[in-house]
Amino acid sequence: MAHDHEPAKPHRITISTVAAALGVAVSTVSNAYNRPDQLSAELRERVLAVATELGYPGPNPVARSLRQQRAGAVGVLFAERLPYAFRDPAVLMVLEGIATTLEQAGLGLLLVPGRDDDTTTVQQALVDGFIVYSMMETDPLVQAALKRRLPTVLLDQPPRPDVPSIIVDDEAGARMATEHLLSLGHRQFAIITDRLVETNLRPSSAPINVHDQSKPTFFVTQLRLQGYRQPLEAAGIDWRSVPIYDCNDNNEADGAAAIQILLAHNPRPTAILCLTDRLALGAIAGAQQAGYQVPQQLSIVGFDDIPQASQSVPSLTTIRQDHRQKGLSAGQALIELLAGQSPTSYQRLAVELVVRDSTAAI
Amino acid sequence: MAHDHEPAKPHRITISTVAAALGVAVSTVSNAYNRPDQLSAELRERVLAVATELGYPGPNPVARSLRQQRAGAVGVLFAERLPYAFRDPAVLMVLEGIATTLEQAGLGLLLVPGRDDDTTTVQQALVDGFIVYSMMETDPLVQAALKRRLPTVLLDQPPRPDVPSIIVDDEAGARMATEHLLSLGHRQFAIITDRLVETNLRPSSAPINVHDQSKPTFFVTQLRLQGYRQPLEAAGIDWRSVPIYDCNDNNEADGAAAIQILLAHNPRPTAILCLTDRLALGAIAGAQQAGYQVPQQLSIVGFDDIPQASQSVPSLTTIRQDHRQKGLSAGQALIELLAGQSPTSYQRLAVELVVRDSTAAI
DNA sequence: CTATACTTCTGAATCGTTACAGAAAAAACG
DNA sequence: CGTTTTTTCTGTAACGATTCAGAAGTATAG
Repeated sequence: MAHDHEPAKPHRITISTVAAALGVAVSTVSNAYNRPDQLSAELRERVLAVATELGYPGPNPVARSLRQQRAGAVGVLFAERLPYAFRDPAVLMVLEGIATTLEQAGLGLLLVPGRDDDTTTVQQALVDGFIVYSMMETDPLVQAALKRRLPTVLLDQPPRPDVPSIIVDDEAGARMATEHLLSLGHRQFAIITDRLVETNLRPSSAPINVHDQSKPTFFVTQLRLQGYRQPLEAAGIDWRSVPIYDCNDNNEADGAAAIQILLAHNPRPTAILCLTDRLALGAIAGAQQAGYQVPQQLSIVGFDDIPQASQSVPSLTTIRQDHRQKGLSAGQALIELLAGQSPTSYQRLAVELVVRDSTAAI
Repeated sequence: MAHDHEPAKPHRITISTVAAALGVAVSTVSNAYNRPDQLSAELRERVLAVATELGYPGPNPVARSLRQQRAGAVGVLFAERLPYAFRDPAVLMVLEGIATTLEQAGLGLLLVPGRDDDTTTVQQALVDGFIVYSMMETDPLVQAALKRRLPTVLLDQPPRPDVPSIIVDDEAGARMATEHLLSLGHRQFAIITDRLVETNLRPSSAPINVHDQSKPTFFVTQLRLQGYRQPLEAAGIDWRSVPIYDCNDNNEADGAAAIQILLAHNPRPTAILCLTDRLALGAIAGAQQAGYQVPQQLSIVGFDDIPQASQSVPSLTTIRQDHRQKGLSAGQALIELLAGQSPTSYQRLAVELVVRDSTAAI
């Protein structure tokens, strides 16, 4: 045997290769791996020995999954190109929460790539369920995921019947931010958002009026804008007069660029509501660069309370939400769903105003 | 019993349910989904219509995977508990690089959870290949992954024959850091590392001498320590006299704690070599807190050049490596492997000394 | 009108397991 | 020593698709 010429059998080694080599039934080999109590220890060892000798890589997980009707992984759908997920601090905290619960349940976390024209990746993802996180409701990937009819949890998405949703009280948060600024005496507001209008539809880089568009946008964006609007109008400020600058992307550089334009606006705003902390941190930097004092001349409020918010100079007044908890709740809900239980179909997480040094009385 | 009406059979809807409903062959239904050119447009539409009417979720991906012998996803194995991966800036850049290449190839990224005693998650992961990143070589998860005999790429791991490896020239980087400090005239060195000794084996929290252990540790840890040692010995400094503080974890708090102990050491070190930027940033903060001036009284060098390194005060002198490129290369190599090509079996990425403000002449 | 070439559709084999009912062998029992 | 129980092992039917050779039917050509 040792001197045999390698016939280089390109044939695949499966459970039945091993069974044949030993002259036992395939079910015996299967049992050797999965039910040690179903065969004698002696035979089991022989099976395992022959298996390694033949280079058998162990039971094929795909075949096992087919038979057992479970994939052992959960798919996460996310609005952005995959790599972006690893760059945004808020997103990362959410993913961390999701990962924590999944790990405890022994489930893998599959990040599904999304070229939005092509839904095959979603259709073919080997998962037991989905967490759909902050996608445009109209995104074909969302439709594709729902069509799979797998246990699914929506996170930062417009709720749908029959699908558990976890959302944050973004609207209340935005109200709190606005009321805070109003209470400081501000009357001239401006807003920095991102991707209010899809990039390819965007008319120009100038601030746009929110009324000019009712295109699809992100759910949380809608909620936050609505939360800004209400107290402003209650304070007698014309919503249509509030300039809104729509960035291409959620990052500091875009926030810095936005503030330049808004500071040139007449009347010059004294209070800036930013839809995210990253935009707000960029706005602070941009304003300072342009020679403005924050908060003496300009108050800026963010949203999310990412770790960097407390590090900046001045530190950022913002709305705190528990990102990690958001992920934990989503993961938990999905795990319950997978276990055949029915989790609360709608969870709303609270937010909190964190007053720091980027806001001051006018 | 009398009025026991049959509730609609909760029977699963498969391709053959649809075929039966239409009175066509299953292969026809399959073709309707996968080979539109193989049947008339009219029939195809009828198939699809009936399918949605029956609530058919589309071809089962697991069955398809079994037949087609591909999972459409790549597994990433990482040393830490899953959630940690989302917290470490350096790791995130690597993951971003990996995700970028995988997305382009339309592959999913499966984060495999690792309870180290239990390898079933690795054995059962539905993937076409693995990227093994910065794991202890002795970790059973690594063994389990290799046993799968899938295309695999090693990243920051000791190279193995027949498995493409991508590593960073950590040793050279550590040498550069050390030589930089030596050239500034430093003679009293100390080192801050983490997890040199497994947590449960750790004797105490006091600095330990590296000679006292030859336990398994991380590959890059070994390389970096070796890189520190060589120039020190060349400069006539007794390696055994260099205190090494071994933290429980790679984070700022542990770095800050470590520096307190080291500053109490006699003779007091003037130059601190940190195995990571996070430890170094913690060390700077800790030293300042204890009333020491960095770099006037104490020079500190990090490793990795994470984004935060340039933001700290003083900014951190460190060794830069291209984390994103590391991920890109690993992803690329794996994709080539999956395509049946054979990528270069060994890639070593260069590093670079970045001198900032945390180091000065003694 | 026959021969040839397309279209359109079908049937059976295959992917690699696990689950389950039951056969064979061994052990325990009265 | 026959009978029952327990331990081991086996054979086969799912699991849900895709693939591919070829059957029927239809159009094109000669």
